[in-house]
Amino acid sequence: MDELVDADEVLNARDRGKKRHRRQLLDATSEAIYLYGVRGATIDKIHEISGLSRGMISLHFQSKENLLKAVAKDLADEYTQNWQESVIASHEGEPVERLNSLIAADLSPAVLNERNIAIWFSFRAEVNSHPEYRHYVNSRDSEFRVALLGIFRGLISDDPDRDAEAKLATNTLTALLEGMWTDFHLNPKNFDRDEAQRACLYVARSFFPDNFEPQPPLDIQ
Amino acid sequence: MDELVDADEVLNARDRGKKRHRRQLLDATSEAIYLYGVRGATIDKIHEISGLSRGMISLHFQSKENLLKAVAKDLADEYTQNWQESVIASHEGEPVERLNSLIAADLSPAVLNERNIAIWFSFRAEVNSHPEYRHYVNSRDSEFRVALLGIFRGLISDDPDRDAEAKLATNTLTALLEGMWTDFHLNPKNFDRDEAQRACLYVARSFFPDNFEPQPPLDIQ
DNA sequence: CTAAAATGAATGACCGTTCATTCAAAGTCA
DNA sequence: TGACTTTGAATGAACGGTCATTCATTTTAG
Repeated sequence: MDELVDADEVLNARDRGKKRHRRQLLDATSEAIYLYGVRGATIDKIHEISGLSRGMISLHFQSKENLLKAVAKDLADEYTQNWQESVIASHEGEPVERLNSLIAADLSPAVLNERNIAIWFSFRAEVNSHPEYRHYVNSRDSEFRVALLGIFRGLISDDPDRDAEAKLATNTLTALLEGMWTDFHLNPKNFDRDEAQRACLYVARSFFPDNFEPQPPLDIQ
Repeated sequence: MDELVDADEVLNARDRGKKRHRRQLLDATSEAIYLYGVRGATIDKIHEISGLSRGMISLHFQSKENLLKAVAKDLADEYTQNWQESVIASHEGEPVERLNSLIAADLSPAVLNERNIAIWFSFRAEVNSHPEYRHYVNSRDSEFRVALLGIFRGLISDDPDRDAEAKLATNTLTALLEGMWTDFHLNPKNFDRDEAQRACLYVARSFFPDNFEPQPPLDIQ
């Protein structure tokens, strides 16, 4: 995750403290963005939430802009790690099982929670004025898409004549998942993870009706 | 649209000027948010873009926060007007035609353009810290959803036993459209409106395969 | 003892808001 | 209609507060 310091055990007390403070700053900044918006996430607020001195931000990140960029990277890394773990866990399974697992990862509270989503939206809001954020928050750039496409190609047994279908299904499902995130962000109390999961799987199935096991009827409560 | 002044012709020169300046401030603020983010959309920048004096913001909106709120309302009103016009234009048609028209409205450049979407995202980013924005940017609160549900209920001939299906389809299609907006925001250059429209219609169809005309094969370029 | 980490008061830039002043249009009356 | 008064829109310099950053000093681990 962190290129500079990989393993805690090789670090002395001083470096462990430094690493811990770095993390505290990242977490406090996330919290400040969640609570007060990017506009309200001032050095003073971060200092207040973290309990660390005001000067420590410059010490660790040189500037506040650098800190914000590090928060974006941290968020993106956390997201990637989450879905990749699900890919590893299900990599022996059938495409349908892997698909189910990947969608579940994307809707999991580990990544889809109020604080994280507020921060995604904060950075996404500024991709035009701060191009350096774009790469971290762009689902098209994400390897997630590639993983999804791989599953769909598996569903059609890599038939090159149907590759366009796999790509369209990938685009559609990515968009649907993005929309679920938006719905969660705006209506966290009403959001139903299970319904979202079922809807995504249902849509994925509808693209490849012959390649799934016989389609069960829409399971509605 | 504006509760205070309805028709230009009843206004004198002074009030027309006032109305024009109000609009200039809203537009300049949108532009500033698009170019510099909410953080960078300062009074100075708005003054610079609009060519109007710094003091005019307080004069028209009392405070900058009020101005931002007015921009959010303006955006929401513009959005609502756009899809409602499409509903009026197609209200005599079959459900499928109305659905097609409603989706097209949601993907139309009139609302789905880089500046507008950047502003949607900016306000959505702050719904936790600025609850007053939520109502304007929440698709669940929107009458759009109600219109969509009405169309789906038409597709199932208002069969009460299938109402849950209509609701699920409404939620799914709303999410899909939200996701299309996100994709457009992050990748405006690669975004394909026609593909998005086809994907949405395809998903809608897949919920009610028997209620559409015989399903054509996925039309892929 | 040395060197790096941590501190936080000081600094200057920039923020939104205020308000005394200017200016032009609307209203009034002969 | 033309001269004068009233009204309120518009201005922008000035103000106090807040921002991110700096750096001389203190603390602490090696």
